[in-house]
Formats: sequence, structure tokens, C-alpha cells
Amino acid sequence: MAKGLKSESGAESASRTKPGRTARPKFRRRAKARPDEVLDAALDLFMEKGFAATRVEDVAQRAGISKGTIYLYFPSKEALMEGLIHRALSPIALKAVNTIEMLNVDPRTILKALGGMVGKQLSDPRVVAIPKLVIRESANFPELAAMYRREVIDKAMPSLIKLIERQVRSGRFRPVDPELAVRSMIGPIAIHLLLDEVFGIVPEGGLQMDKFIANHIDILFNGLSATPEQEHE
Amino acid sequence: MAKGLKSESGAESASRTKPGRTARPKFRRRAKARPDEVLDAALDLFMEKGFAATRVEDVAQRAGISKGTIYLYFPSKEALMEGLIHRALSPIALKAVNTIEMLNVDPRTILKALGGMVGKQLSDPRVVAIPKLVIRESANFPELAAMYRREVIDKAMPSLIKLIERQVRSGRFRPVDPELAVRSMIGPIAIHLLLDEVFGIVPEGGLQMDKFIANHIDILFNGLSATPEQEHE
Amino acid sequence: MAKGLKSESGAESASRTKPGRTARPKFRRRAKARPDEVLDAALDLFMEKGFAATRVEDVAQRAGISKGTIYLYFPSKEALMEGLIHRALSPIALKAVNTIEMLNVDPRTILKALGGMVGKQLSDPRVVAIPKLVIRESANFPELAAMYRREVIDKAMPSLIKLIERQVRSGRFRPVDPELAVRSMIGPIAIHLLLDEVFGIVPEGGLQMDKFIANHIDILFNGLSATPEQEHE
Amino acid sequence: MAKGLKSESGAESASRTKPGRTARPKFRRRAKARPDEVLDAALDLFMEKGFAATRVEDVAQRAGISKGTIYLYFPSKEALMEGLIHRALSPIALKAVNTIEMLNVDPRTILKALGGMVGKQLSDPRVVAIPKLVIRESANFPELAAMYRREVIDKAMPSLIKLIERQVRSGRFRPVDPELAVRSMIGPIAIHLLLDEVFGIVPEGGLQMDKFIANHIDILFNGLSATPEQEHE
DNA sequence: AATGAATGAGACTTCATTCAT
DNA sequence: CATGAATGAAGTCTCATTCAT
Repeated sequence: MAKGLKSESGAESASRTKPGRTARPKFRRRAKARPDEVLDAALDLFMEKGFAATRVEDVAQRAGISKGTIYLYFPSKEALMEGLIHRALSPIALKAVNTIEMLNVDPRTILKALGGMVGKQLSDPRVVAIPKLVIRESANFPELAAMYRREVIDKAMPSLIKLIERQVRSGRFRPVDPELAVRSMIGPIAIHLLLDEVFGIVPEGGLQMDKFIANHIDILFNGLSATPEQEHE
Repeated sequence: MAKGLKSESGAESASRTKPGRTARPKFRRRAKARPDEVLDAALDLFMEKGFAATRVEDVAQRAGISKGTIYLYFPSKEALMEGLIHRALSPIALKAVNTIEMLNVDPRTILKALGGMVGKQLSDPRVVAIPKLVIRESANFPELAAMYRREVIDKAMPSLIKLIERQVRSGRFRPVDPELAVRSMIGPIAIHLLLDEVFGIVPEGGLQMDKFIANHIDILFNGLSATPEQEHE
Repeated sequence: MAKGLKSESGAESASRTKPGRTARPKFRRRAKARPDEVLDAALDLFMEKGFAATRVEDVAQRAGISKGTIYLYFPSKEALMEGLIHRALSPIALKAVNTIEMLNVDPRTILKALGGMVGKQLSDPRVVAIPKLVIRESANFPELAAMYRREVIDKAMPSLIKLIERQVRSGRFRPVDPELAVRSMIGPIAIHLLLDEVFGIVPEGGLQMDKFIANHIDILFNGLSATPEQEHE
Repeated sequence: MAKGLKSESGAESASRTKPGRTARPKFRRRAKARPDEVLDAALDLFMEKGFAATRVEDVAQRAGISKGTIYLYFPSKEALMEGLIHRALSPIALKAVNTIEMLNVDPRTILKALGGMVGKQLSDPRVVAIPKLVIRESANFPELAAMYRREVIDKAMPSLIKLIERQVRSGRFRPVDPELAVRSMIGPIAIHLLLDEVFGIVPEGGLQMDKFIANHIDILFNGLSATPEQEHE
């Protein structure tokens, strides 16, 4: 459905078959940036069509090189996937979390700062792409999912849980289950992106990551209820 | 080594073949149930390995029939996918939502009821499987994603939005952006499932969908903050 | 995935390329003789061009089937090679040797009988092909060479050695080194075939396996020297 | 055929490249030896894995140079093969045979001398490698097999045949068929090597080429039979 | 209706060869 | 002279789909 010809424009008009052996568009670049360029191309395509539906040749073409060249830098198609995750994980630099963890100030301030950072990060398609890819291909690359979990989730989640625990203990948060509360904290952000990326559903006025996060934090802290005297159930 | 011929014997010579055929080794199921059994098998496998990595023969095998028979009921592999979504969508019966929509009672009561239903539904792996599949394969089956959106999301979301709008208007909810607030409402449920399905991350004590939803609704209504006199910021 | 609609119809109009979908030269034979036919084809081609230079498609073509069908019976190209050797080894039936081994009669009679058998066997190209193949590809298929050695050589050589030993002990043979003498016995046959197969060198009048073996046995028993009273060296 | 080396020579003209170039990080071997080193490497590898399974890069690596450099001396991979045979054939110097041919002395002396030479030659792996290679790759390089035949076999065999003929005529050899008798003469040597190289079968105590050849010549002259008064069949 | 043998387009990967540096 | 990055033809293998039985 709707894939149709490769139809890269169709402007070639005349030209016809052999685009001319005369033209020598062979680039001979020094290899150095190559692996990264290849990964960039791969990421684009894996996101666009999924790992399985992307041909190595597609990646090559998008990277502006030939099929064989890919194999100069990556031993297999799978290695592209792995390289992608590895590259993204190295500088994960979620020191933000660590930092946050140490702060002992007003949680609202902390979360607002954290929300701002996360919001900024997630506004970069390149960044969202990685977890999205991991989720999508997790069944075929359980190792990668595990690694992502180890490197990212298992680092971030406990920090947040501890943050909540501390606030509960200090009486600044109501006595909620920290492990479940975390989900109330991060879930909305995930669904916000998901609705956009998968279904093209965006609130009026665009994604507005910042505004959305602010709105969410507000609800998170104050709840939806208008009256302070909530039932104690 | 020694893979060699598959040729199991070759001695069958006479015996078999022709007449008698009294013995019918396989019970023929009612042909009526076939398509459904095929879809069940397909769903299992698509979830397990993804659409691309699942071979039609795998589906046949799991359904207990032969490869060719699949094509008696479905014209192509893609049709399996489509059939899967169609089957799931028909009885989507989210009239629950509609019902909810009409109620004009205390929102907490509404959401609790709704939460209970959703929680029950989502405890059935068969049910979660569909949206998960749609999400995973959305890039390759944009039509299906669109259909899912049309049939499910575009029906549920507006209902919830309206619900919130009404509560805000009536003063029972603080003045939040309804469109964004919905995300705060449903996101946590999504992440709860996602963490489980993709990364195998489950809170201590299991998924506990019910408990989790209750916890979430509590936070949603009352917020995390302990003191009612929130900053006026 | 994503081949697009099947119906690339539209194009039928101007015929063109596609050599006619009308012609239906599809053979639909019952699978049973297939593996053997495939091996026959493979043997031909491996002999003709070597394993590496033979494409699976070549084998298929010669067997009158399609590329994919090969893989219905053999899991890989290497498996063809293995299947080939296995098939040849099963009925190796070198009981001839065993039989010979028991005889305790005049060695000349034994060898003549043996020579006759071997000569007959080796006149069949199908039979010579196997050791030739093993020799040629031994570097790439050490397992197969080892197996051939185990199944054939290690069975035949000791028999011959024992035969010679016994004759020496009984005084009918001069005191030669049996292990080396075997080589004087079988070597000429090997070179006879080798000269033919590799270099196309054939004695005047053709291979004449029988005549050659007779001539060789004569020399083997009587030596080249004309007079019994050889130089006194 | 006969592409062979790209005419090493001619190029020497302008001596070295530029002038200065004081710092030479790597010791440049005399470029003169290069082609030979490449051929040495190629021979090793072709013997080890066969022509097809040897990559040009492997050859380069073993020769301690880069892939591209190979093509400075040989226009193609095939040319390596050809160069190999050519190099081996030039000094084939089987004048030994010629020499032998003239001798008109006692054949036993002749053969012993000849056997000694051949035995010495064949103890050098580098020497045996060539015919082995020719045999192995004869199907893919018929030209080379033909050349080898022309240059080696067609020179050696007739000499031996004539030698036998003369001895038969002079009454020193029994009336055997010279053409076939040659095979009885050289075959054992071939099988001796073959058993070793292909199947790793060696007599107790090692190859012992000398001892083996002596043993063989003994059998050849005197036959296996112990009694001089052989049956006249 | 059901089967599974057969097909062949297409994908991944290798490697001989070229050529800018 | 040398290098090794780059290329792309070609080969192995897979699998959706067809169809005779």
C-alpha cells in the first residue's frame, strides 16, 4: 500500500538507463566520518521503515556510498543496529539524573529543571529515535533492549524513585507508592511522543514539549481536583 | 556436518498411497474456525518476532495447518496483518467511553469506573497485543495505524477530552488544558505496559494493573504535593 | 516485504521483456528421486569446474529444477558436497577386500581377481569421480577427506598390507617392506587415471584399464628384469 | 593465455622516484624481489586453501604488502596462478632426463641415479607444490595444465618410455609394454606423496622418500615373487 | 478443501579490481 | 612506488506465493 515505485522524483526525464559511465561521481573521501554517516543514514531508514524492511543498499545510498563500503565499517546489517544503540548510549550523560539525585531542595524546582532538560532533549528527533527504535525492534534484538535498559532505564528510574521516596519521607509528597508514582511521572511524556510519532496526533498548536511538560508537572503536583479538601478515600 | 539428504528413508513404496484411507490421522477441525485460528497464530508470532521476521510457514505450523491452506483464507501475508487488526477493531466496543461521556456525575467516580474497565481489559494479553502490534508495525502499515487511530483513538480521546473540559467548566477540575491533561491521564498506563512488555520491568509484586491504576488516579486527582495550600505561582 | 501490488499487470500490453508468462514449462514431479538427481548434477559440475566455481544455480539448472528447490533437499551448498561423499561411501562395499583378506591361496590369483574388480569399478566415471573430488577439495573439506580416509582407505590399505605381510611370511614374496610395497601396488593405477583425467594423457589405444592392470601385475610379480641372475651389485 | 607478469623490467628506467626522501620509515625490500615474494605467498595460500578460496588480500598480507601493490606486479588474480606455474617451469631443468636418456649403461644404475635425484627434488615441499597445484586447479586452468604437460610431462615421459624400450630391445628388460610400464614406475611415487598430502597417511617412520624409492626400485626390478622360476601362467 | 513441492525475485555478503592520495 | 578506501558484480540463501495433486 502506498509504497509504490521508488520514485525519487521522476525528473530524470530523458537520461534513460545508464546514467552515463562518463560521469565520474565517485567520491573518494578519507574514512573517518564514514561510520557516523552510515549510522545516520541507517537511523533514518530504520525509523522510517523498520530494520527488516530497510535494505543495506538503501542505507548505502542514503549515506552517499556504495553497498560494499558499508561492510568496510560494519560487519553485518545487524552491526548497524548495534552500532546505532552503542553510539547513542555512550554519551548518555544522564548525569542530569545524578545531579538531580543529590539536590535536596524543593521537589518542584527539581522536577521543573529536570522536565526542562528532558523536554529539550526529546525535542531532538535524533534523540527520541533511539528509544523508539529499541522499542520497535526489541523482539528481534533482545540484547539491545537489555542493554538500553541497563544503560538508561536502570539508571534513570531508580533515581526518580529515590527522589520520590525522599520527598515522601520528608513529608513533602503524600504517601504514594514511589515505584508506581514514577510511572505517573514519565508516562505522559511517553504517550505524548507516541501519539505524535505513531499516529500523527498532536495537540492543537504542535507538540509544544515545553508547554506540555509544564502542564503535566502542574497536574502532577496539584492534581486535577479543584478543591483542596480531597476525600481521603 | 552430515546434514546431507533430508530423504527420510524412501521405503514407503507400496503401503500408503491409494485406496483404503480409512485411517484419518488428523482430525479436521470445522473449517469455520480456521481463519480465526490462523489469526490467533499470526498474532502470537507477530508479537513474538515481528511481522517481517515471521514466515507464513511459521503461522501455518502454529495454526496446525499447511502453508498453502493459509492462502485459502488470506490472499497474502499482509492480509494476515490486516485481518488481525480488523478482527480486533470490530468489537472494540468502546461504548464504555460513550457511556461514560454521558454521565455527569462526580468525575472521580467516572474515572474509577473507567479505570476499572480499562484495567480489566488490559490485563488480557490478547487485548494489549493489538495496539502493541500497531505501534510496532506502524511504519510499514500506515493504513493500519490510521485505521486504528480512526476506530479507537479518535473515539476515545475526544471523549476523555470532553470529559475533562466539562469538569473544568463546571469547576470541579482546575483550569488545565484538556488536550494535554488527557495525556497525563492515559500516559502512565501506557508506560506501565511498555516497561513490562519491552524491558521486562515490573514493579515489585507484579504488574498489579488494578493497584497501579488506583494509585495513578489518586495522584491524578490529588497531586503529589502533601499540602493543600500549593504555591500560587 | 513491500513488494507492492502483485498486479503489475498494466504492462502486459506491449509484451516486452518477460518472455511470456503463457508458456508453462513448470514440472511438478513428486519428490523422491530429487535428492539423487541433484547430487548427480552436482557431481558432474563439481568435477567439471570444481566446487567453488560451480554455482548452486548451475546445479539446479543441470538437475532441471530451480535454485530454490535445491534448498528443499540440501540446507547449503556444502551439504551438496557432503551428500555426495556420503552417498558414495554408504555402499562402498569393499567387502571385496575383506573377502580377499581371508583367502589364503596363491597371491597371484588373489591380485588378479582383485585387479579385475578394481579395474571394472574404476572404469565407471561415476566411481572415479568421488576420490578425485575428495582429493581436489580436500583442503576445503578436511572433514570429508578424513571421512573418506576412514571409510575407504583405512579399510583397504591395511587389508593389502596384511596380504603382503602374509605372503612374505609364507615365503611366497621376497622380504619387502609391506607398507611401502602397497604403494608400488596401487600407485600405478592412480597415476594411470590421473594422467588421463588431469592431462588427457592416454596410452595408445585408450585407457584399457584391464590390459593395464594385467601388465602392472605382471611387472609387480616378476619385475622388469629379464634374467633371474641379475647383476650382482 | 600467458598473460603472466606484467613484464617486470622495462620499468627500471628512471631508477628511483624522487631525490631526497631521507626518512624511510619502512625498510623497502629490493623491489626486484617483490614478484617472487608475492608468488611465494600465493603458492603457500593456494596450496593451503585452493585458488578460489584464497583472497588477493590474503596473498598481500602474507607477502607483507598491501592489496593494491599486488596489482603493480600482476594484472589479475589469475595471473598469480600463471606466474606461479611459469616460474616453476622455467628452470624445470629436467635435463636430468636428457642426460639419462643418453646413458646406455646398466638400467638399474640409471634408475637408481634418477630415483635419487627425483627423491631429493620431491623432498622439497616447494617443488611438489607445483604439480599438486596444477592437478587441483586443472579444471579451472586448463591452459596451465596443458602447459605443464607440455613442459614437464611430455618431456619426461617419452624419455622414460624410450629408456624402457631400449632395455626391452636389448633384452635386459622382459618384453613389457613400455608405455604402461612407465606408469608402474612413476605411479608409486605419486601415490606416496598423495597419501601424505591429502590424507596425512605416512608410513611408520615418516615419508622416507629415499628408502621408499629404493624399495620401489627393488620391487620394480625383481618383482615381488620370491622364486625365480615363476609360473609361466 | 488441503497439501507441500516448486519457483524466483530479492536480500545479504564477499571480494577482485580500481584509483585518488 | 605504495596504499587502502571504494566499488559493484556475483553468489548464496530465504521465503512469499503458486498450483498440481
